[in-house]
Amino acid sequence: MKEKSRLIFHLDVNSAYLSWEAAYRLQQGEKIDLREIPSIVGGDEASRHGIVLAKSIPAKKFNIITGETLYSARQKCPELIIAPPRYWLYIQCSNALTEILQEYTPTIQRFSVDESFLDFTNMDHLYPDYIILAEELKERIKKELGFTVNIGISSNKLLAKVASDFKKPDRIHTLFPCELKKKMWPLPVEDLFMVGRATLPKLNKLNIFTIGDLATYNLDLLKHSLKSHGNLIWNYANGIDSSEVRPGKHIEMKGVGNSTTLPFDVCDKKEAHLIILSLVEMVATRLRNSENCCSVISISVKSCDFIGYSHQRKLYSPTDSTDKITNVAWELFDEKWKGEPLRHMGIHITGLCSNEFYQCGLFDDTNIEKAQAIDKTIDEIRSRYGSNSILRSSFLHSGIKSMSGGIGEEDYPIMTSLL
DNA sequence: TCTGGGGTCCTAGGACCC
DNA sequence: TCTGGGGTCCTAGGACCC
Repeated sequence: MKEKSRLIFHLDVNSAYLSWEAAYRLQQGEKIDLREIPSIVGGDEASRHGIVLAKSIPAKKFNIITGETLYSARQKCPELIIAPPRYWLYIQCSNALTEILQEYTPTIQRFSVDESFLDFTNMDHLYPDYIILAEELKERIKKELGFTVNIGISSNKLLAKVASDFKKPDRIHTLFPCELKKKMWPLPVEDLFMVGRATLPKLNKLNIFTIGDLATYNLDLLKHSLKSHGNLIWNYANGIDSSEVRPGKHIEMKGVGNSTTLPFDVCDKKEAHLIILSLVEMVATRLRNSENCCSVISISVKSCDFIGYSHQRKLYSPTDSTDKITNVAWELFDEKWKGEPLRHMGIHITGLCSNEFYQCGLFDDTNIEKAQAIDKTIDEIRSRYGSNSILRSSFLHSGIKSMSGGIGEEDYPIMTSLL
């Protein structure tokens, strides 16, 4: 049986955070469009979050790259305009975009806050010309929401994604298998999805410099040096990808984590425990919102000299209790920490499973039930009145936020998982 | 005034079991 | 009385993405 050819769009917001910031400022009456001058969205240096989160196209001309320090970005371009991030705005923009997309097809996969895959397979009766469809989408977004997007079109997700990364902004590109050799093979191999900074030097050592070099390389030799990752990127270089566009509700969550870079080095165990508690408050709330329990708890730290390590433990029975997770996290921390000053701390929970067995009271333990009732009540108060509406007394006068990670700075109802 | 935070997947080594 | 081997689970770390 012949495989039916699919029609996939990949839609990518151009310089998302910066575009959204620019559109918002124009709407607020500001005269300057950040997109037209060297500008970036960047974190707060005083609290040690000073990196570039997004850049304008003029800023890119100064070789400013996402992730570099603001200090270094300013050196490259002294007149650079730096805008602080407004995460609530970006989530609103992302949601507004998704609402428009949903009018066109139900098969949408939000790949990140600013990227989506859309499946238009077998919809030619509605949209006989996919270029006209893409034009309509692009123009509607520009007119109604005030920002531009790139749309990549192909018969699978990988090629659609590569296509959307071609010339920017405000463009539509196709990359069908028949166009591979002409449009994709001449590109540098690091432009391929899943070829990152560790893989690039390994490929270069094998004399692979373009995507075409990779596509035509001997697969067995490649697998020998790069294991299964070699297989993956070789397929990608040849345009092979059969993954489905999966709408959000069909994707199960694998883990939940929050971490934070602290405004000052932490050297005191009590303080460290309080930060762990504030992270667990966020992680555990998100866990309960997802109606899951976890069976693995992991802490991670990074010292002020940027050396980090992690420590994890599997539990005998899954839990969603803030108290229980906190106690295990404290134990894990105490087992590993040698007293070095810490700049970063994080909590991750994995081994998720449905909480339904706990909810129906299979385990008739009054302590567990009581703890669950408390967690549930606190969750409800916070979702109604904001995350700071109720907090543990240990945080009073501590100078440490009662919940950290996630959306963070502003005080507004907790956002459940983005996707 | 240095260097974020949210994820997923894979691998390697050791423990343990048969 | 001289070093099996297959399998699973657990942990730590690293790769990649946005």
